[in-house]
Amino acid sequence: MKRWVTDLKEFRSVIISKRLDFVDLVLGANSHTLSINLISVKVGLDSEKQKELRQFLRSYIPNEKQGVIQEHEYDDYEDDVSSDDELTEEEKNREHEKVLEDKYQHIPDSVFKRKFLQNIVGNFRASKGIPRDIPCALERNATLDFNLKTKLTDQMQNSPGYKRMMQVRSQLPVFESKDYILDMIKENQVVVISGETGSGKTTQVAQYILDDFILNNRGSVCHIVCTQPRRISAVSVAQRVADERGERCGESVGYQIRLDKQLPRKQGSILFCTTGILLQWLHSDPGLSHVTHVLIDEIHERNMDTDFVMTVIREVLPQRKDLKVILMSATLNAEQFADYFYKCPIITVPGKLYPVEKYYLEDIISMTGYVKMKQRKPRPRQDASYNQFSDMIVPYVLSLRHKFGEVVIDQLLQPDSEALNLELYQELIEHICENEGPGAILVFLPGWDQISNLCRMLSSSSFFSIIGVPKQASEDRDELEFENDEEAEKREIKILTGNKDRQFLILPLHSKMPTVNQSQVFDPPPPGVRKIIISTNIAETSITINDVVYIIDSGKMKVKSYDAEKNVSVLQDQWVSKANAVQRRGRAGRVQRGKCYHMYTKARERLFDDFPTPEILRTRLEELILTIKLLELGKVATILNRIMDSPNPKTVNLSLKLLETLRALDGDENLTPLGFHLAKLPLEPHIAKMIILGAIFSCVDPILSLAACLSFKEPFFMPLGQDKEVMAKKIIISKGNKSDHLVLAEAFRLWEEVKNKKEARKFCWDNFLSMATFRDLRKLKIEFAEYLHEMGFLKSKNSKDESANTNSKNFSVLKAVICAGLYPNVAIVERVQRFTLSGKLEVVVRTPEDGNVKLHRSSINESQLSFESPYLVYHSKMKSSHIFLHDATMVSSLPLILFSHKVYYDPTGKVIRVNDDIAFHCAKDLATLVQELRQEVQKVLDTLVMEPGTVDWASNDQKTKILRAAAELITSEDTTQQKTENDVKEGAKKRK
DNA sequence: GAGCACTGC
Repeated sequence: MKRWVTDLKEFRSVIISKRLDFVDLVLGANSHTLSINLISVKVGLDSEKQKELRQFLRSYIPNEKQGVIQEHEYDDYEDDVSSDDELTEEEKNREHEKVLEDKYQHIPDSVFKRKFLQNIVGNFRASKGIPRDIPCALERNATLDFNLKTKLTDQMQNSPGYKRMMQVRSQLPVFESKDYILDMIKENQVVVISGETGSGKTTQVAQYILDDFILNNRGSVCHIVCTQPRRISAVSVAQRVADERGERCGESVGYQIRLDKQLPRKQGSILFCTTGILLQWLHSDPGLSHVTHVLIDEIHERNMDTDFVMTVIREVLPQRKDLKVILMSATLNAEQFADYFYKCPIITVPGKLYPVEKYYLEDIISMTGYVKMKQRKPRPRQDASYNQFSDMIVPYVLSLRHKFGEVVIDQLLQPDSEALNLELYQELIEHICENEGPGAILVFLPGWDQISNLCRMLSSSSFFSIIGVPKQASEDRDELEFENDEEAEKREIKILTGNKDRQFLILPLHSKMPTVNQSQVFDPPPPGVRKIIISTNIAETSITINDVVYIIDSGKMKVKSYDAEKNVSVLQDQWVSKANAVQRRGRAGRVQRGKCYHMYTKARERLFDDFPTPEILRTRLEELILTIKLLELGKVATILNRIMDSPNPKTVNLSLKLLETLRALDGDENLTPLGFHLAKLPLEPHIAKMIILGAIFSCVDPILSLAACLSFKEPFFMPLGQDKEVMAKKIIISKGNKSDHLVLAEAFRLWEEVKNKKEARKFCWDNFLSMATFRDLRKLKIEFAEYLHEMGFLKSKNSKDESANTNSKNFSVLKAVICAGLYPNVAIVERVQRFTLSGKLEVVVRTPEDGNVKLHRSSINESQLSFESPYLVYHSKMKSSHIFLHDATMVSSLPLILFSHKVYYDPTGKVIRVNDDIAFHCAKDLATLVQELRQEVQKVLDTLVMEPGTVDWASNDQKTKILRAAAELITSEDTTQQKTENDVKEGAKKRK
């Protein structure tokens, strides 16, 4: 990249706009050219002037960056600005860059401004396809090479433990391909390794590479990063590999996941991390310069992270010719990934599992002799799913006539034969218990409903009857000394039995149930007791239960997708993919032979997709777009088109539009200063905005509590069949605020008050809260506070610092900040109506975009009798059987007026309008005043975002005065605070 | 009139 500048002033502006994090100053031998980061400048200055220039450069670069200035003579720096065209293009670029810079001319110079400008100019340049050459940062170190080799060869020859491990390792199927794999990696920049569970690829391949480097005296120039989609696998694989090498994590093997790391040495090592961590590194090291090999595992899962990392890495490859990439996938469709990397080679390794016998619905109906009670025949629906049944399933069933009796065929021919029928599950479980050997049974069902129903059915069946509670305790229970056994029993999972010789432990497993962390699930049951685990997809990958021998696979799972036409998220049951079915089957046969019962016909399985729909096609894209912008990858559409499966352009446009509405992007897709902040925070943009406002409005701690809950998970458990009790506790914690968000913030505050005391456990137990979740959430809060501190919005890293919490006890201000973050997610309460039959009350709510929606049962507002203000802001809206708002906070008018995206006065109706659906009666004079206040507040917020700083709530400067005035008005206007004692009681009564 | 898949920074 060359450009010619002769005048010192212009030279200065060129430099200011450049990425000064990596300054590479090249002084041409003829003393006429200077090159800064590949931009050559023909200075035509004498040596004295050049010296001046260099001094200027140094003075401009922030102190901490001085170390990276490299200044060297370049003896053959030719003028290769060849054609006039290129020059013009460059000039055009320069002009455009200047436009970008001028736009923010009014902001005073600061580190933030420079970084921000650097980013948007970089984005612009990337969209022009301007490459950067990135060298590997690892330097050869002969001493280290020698030491590594000595240690390894010594271990190989002398350590009995290592030899024993080697014996085990050499039994893995991948071992036979070791040399071939190493050769292929040497010859190719990208290789796909495909193999099923048990092949050993995840634990072995990285070690083969490292050992090969070490044995060739090149250990110091090898640093392998292996990404895993889940935290648990990153840590457990690292520990396993360290074990195999006779070490602990932190030497040649380490891991890094969010909030936890055990890093290995920088050279001659393997790091296992989550894919998200690798993405974070790309922010500061876009060429992964400290890495020599990237292994991306489980790419067949098609997570957004792995898909996106593959895209970015494919862009990086031409700039990092020495970087090796190894993609690891399940066998089906490995070609798809190889094709994506320009037809790179595929190495296939076999898997190793104990055999798992497969049964399908036809076998199961036959073996159980199950006959469904004849109901009124449902009228066959003439839809796609029915057509599929009659076209594909019926012919298959008819072909089975020679094999199965008429009764079985008749069952299978009913159009709803493959519908989820829990009676059949019960029959099958009883059949297994009566006819098969010992071993745990794992049942995969799509969701809460089916799990709780099956548990209830089994509990009330005569085959299983309750005898008592198990001895093992839950993680939370463990820490609790029980005073009241009856209370304990109510929440525990029951052991069930038919007679004294046969006992059963029935365990529901769902991320929101308290069983997830229980040792009961993982440990072998007491002798004579059979475990029956009834689970969601969580047991497919995240939770591994070793003693499972029997799998019952419904073939269904809940899938969240995004309907771009209706602009709403959808959660619905779907048939699983072939890959899911294989994975579920593989959950048996880990330690011994197993059996898998698929509750669908064999013909149905042939209709399954090979893989789940890639996440990127099922989700909104705001966060991804911000990441693309932060990574300076250029135009969003261009990059998204290069992803293996490009998202729907309509989704892209809706996401871009929302980001513009949030004022995170300008009309040209450039990040705004606010967008730049939001992109750096590991949060959805709405919540990221909320925590920045929390800092500015001095109520950071409760807002961080809320942000952690919304972005990770709520600390409330949902024990089976106790939703009413949970709701009663939530309503007490809400203190009369009609806000699920304040319930979360308050629950957190209450826990933090007692967390180091003895009563913490009792507090959690009494309120259906999880200590384990709280501990994770607290780490998240600490991380958020560190980000805010680093960005300049907090004086201290401590979110509890008094100066950042002046308004933390002011619910009105909290709700206003929540409103500001969640806007434009506003719903309007129309009325509370009574159902004539049951007498139950229902809140009728609508949103401008969707029409009527419902409040979800888990919201405390679903049971409210009246609303002082008709406006509810919400975070999550999802369509299942209806469109549900899962959480909601009632807000009064002023927060909406102050923090919505625009307001205007409508003189005909004498209302101040936020949009077509939200308006407040208001005399003109008052409206003018309110609008002025809004303008002032927005101006303060804009300034604070562009020049990040903390607000001293006690000071008397202009900015603070305006914020304080706003907070005072918000508080006095919030009449909703005054009610409530009665409402609370009535609400609780209604629940009962 | 009738319920809440799962990851991750």
